[in-house]
Amino acid sequence: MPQELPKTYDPSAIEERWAEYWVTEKLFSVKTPPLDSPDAQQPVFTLLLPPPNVTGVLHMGHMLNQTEMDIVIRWRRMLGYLTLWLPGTDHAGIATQMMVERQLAAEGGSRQKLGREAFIERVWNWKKHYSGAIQAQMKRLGASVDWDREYFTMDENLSRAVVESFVRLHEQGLVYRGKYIVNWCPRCVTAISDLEVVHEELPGKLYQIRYPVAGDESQSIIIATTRPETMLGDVAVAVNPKDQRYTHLQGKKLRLPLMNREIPIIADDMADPEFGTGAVKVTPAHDPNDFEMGLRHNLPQINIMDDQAMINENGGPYAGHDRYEVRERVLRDLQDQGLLVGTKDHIHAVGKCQRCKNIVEPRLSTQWFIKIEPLAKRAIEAVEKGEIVFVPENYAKTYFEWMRNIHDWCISRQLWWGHRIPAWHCLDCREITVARTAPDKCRKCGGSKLEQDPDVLDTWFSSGLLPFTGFGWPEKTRDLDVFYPTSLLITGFDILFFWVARMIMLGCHFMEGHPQGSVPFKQVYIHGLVRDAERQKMSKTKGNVMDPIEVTQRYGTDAVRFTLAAMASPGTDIAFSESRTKGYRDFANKIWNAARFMFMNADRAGGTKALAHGIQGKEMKFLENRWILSRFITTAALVNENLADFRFHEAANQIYNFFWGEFCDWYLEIIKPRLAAAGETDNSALGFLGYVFEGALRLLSPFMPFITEEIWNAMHADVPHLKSIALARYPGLDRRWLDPEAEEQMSVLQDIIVNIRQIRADLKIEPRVKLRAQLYAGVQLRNLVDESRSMIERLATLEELEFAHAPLSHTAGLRSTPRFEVAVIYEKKVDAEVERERLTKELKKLEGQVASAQRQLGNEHFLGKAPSQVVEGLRKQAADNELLLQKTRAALEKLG
RNA sequence: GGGCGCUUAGCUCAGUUGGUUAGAGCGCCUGCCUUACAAGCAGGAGGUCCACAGUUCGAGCCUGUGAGCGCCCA
Repeated sequence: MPQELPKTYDPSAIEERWAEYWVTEKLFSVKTPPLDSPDAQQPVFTLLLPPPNVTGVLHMGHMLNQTEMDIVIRWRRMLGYLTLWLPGTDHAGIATQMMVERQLAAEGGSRQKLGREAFIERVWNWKKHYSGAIQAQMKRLGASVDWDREYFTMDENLSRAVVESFVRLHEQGLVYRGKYIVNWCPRCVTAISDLEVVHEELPGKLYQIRYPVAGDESQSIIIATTRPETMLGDVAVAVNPKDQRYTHLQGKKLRLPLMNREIPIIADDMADPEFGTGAVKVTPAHDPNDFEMGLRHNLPQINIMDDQAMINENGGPYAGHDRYEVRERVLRDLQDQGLLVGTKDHIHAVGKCQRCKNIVEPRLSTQWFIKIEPLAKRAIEAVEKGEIVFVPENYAKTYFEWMRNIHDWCISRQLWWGHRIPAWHCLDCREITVARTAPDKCRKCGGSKLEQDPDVLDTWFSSGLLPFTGFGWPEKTRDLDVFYPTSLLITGFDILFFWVARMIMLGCHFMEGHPQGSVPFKQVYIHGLVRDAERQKMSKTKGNVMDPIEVTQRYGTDAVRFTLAAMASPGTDIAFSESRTKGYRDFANKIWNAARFMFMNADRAGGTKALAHGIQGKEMKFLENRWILSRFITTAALVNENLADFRFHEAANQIYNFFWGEFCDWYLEIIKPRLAAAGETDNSALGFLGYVFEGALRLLSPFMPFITEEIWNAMHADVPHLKSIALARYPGLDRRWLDPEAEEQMSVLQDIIVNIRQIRADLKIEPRVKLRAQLYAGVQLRNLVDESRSMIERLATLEELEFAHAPLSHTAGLRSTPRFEVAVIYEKKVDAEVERERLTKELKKLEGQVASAQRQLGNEHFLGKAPSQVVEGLRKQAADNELLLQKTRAALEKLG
């Protein structure tokens, strides 16, 4: 069957077709091998997709993440591993709820008006829409995941596992409930964890307020605060016990302005004599440090705000107003009473809600926590002992730093969308029963009026369990035996603590005793951020976000994937530039046209079957064949090494240089005459070409799965073949084909050709004009040139290449190298000035090099200490350069 | 305040353990519509590797100091 590929590569025409084919053929679905099956012996490679949030569609960061994972998993699959890439999406409690609330607000509604059940229904609809969109995008990107195993974090089985793990942690005393200061977002009306607060340095004010001594208003203490409104909840003023300024006041009471309440002066080390006046107000219900101090001194906790940061009845006259409005009023009132002593500009860190950017309020409230220390201890050990390896390894430091300074994790959220906490409150005796299923009576008083805790769990709690719940935990499944621990996690550093650290803690805890180890993954590869071409972070507000699907439609998925891979150097962010993508689209086009060229020749010489004939012995007598095979195998070996180290950019560049710079630029050009001469009776050249081309396609396939699939299938149209190139074997180091001698010989021939081309360009000789050239070289090289004469003549556009028997002495059009001299015979007058300039420049360079080499070679220490290999290399180079130097000088003299 | 990282060609970036003449893509210049490819071919220009000091026979790479930029944590 003739293969007629369109002249220009059009990715849209092929990509959608293959994307669909891979899914419908279930090429990447994995059946868990039963215990005694032969497949159970296969090495296993498992990846867990960091589940995208169902808050929206995928962005470039997701595409980078998935491209890297897909390259790795396709590579492993082709290496013969039993590979499983588990896909899924995350319900992203707070974020998704916020999106739907916004939607409701736009319609003039609210979740309160809708009620809990109807609201959740509404979020499910949102989820269906976006998880579908994400799925469609992933398919379009060619992610070779197992769609049959796709999960959603709120699926029934996963939800059951979440309940199970919560109950177990509770039983083990690792989950507790209590009243503490938490970070509270008044917009989301929920507690959030330390990690969900982003600190921002903002210019603010430091207010100095006078608190008079009760009963003796001639004396007072001045305190400083950035949040004056919280004074409504003050219960004390603290000074450092060693602070002499206040010794005489210790034990006395102050009159709290505005509230006219008496509060004690307490001595506590927390008060820093260096900061402000050395006296600090104490507000236990609204500040974590004050909370601790309050406990130490047995102080009351006065909560002055409601859940939306409005001042409550404890704020006296200020009740019913917003915190910032009250701040202004408090300041005004203090001013009126002459108690506002000073106002200073002050830069301070303000905590904002990661999701909605509202200013977070530290607030006293009752929440569920995980006692984190025992989990963290084991998680630290797992990395210390090398059970888990970070790449780049530096991230281990960051990980340790965080893990060693960890605080208990607040896991309850006052949200509606998420896994509801499996705890039931008795309305009679207030006892709380934590259970796997709803109890029918209170375990303490036996009462039957029970209500489930209204709160849901932090989203990261459920996603932290995925490495094992994704395989059926808490059941003892065959999947867990085979696929746990996962082999590798590829993710961004932004969720190192949120997700990676928590998976490690929870995995080590719940999977303790697992035969293959308890850790959830053995390696973590952390990639950078995708920024725009100007290195700016992509953000909606800046308007520089790039839609992966849109770029993909313009340049093709393969080109975008290759761009990401080629720029993905470990530890560096990617400045995504479209010009690069355009360049890799051109690369795809190059491959496309090389394929067209191959098919064109095949059609003429008996069809594509010839391409599958493999290597026939007589082909190995051609230097270019031995050379290209050796280059191919060397490239393949390097690509494998680089992929093992996550050096995607190196791997991609290796392939690019081989395919374009060696295979297309040289190999195809060299074999053109033999291909033209090929016919049905002798198509061994085609067979060889097909062999190399097919191997190169396999090498490239993980990076550019679409175009390689298209061409590979076209090549095999007339022979039995696998369902996909993705199931073929990945090329590796095959030492049989390594041929250093052929590489060396080809490199001299290339050098001769390039030198002649340079002369032609220097002399501005018409490209089409065939010249005569002379070569002066040793006998070995002459023999080599004799065998490859026609190739040189064709690629350098020569009429004839003849040997000279003495060194060449042309005034122009001469090039010298350590191995040969070459010159063209050219009648036209040459521009002596230009030639002199070139030679002078050359001379200067050589003089510098010779001088530096002589300096080194004259140094006894160098000769004594440097490895002989280096010394010898330098000697040879020095000798070569000296010879060239003489020649260049001579040539210059001749020019006059 | 604590920790981490970056600075290499006009731009965006590679450069794994110190070793002979520091690379790529894009951009730029010159010439070519050479029957696979103008999304192409051939040739070319362009770098005191942030600064200074040190270690070493030898430093883009190691050490120290400084400058500029960025990130994370509190």
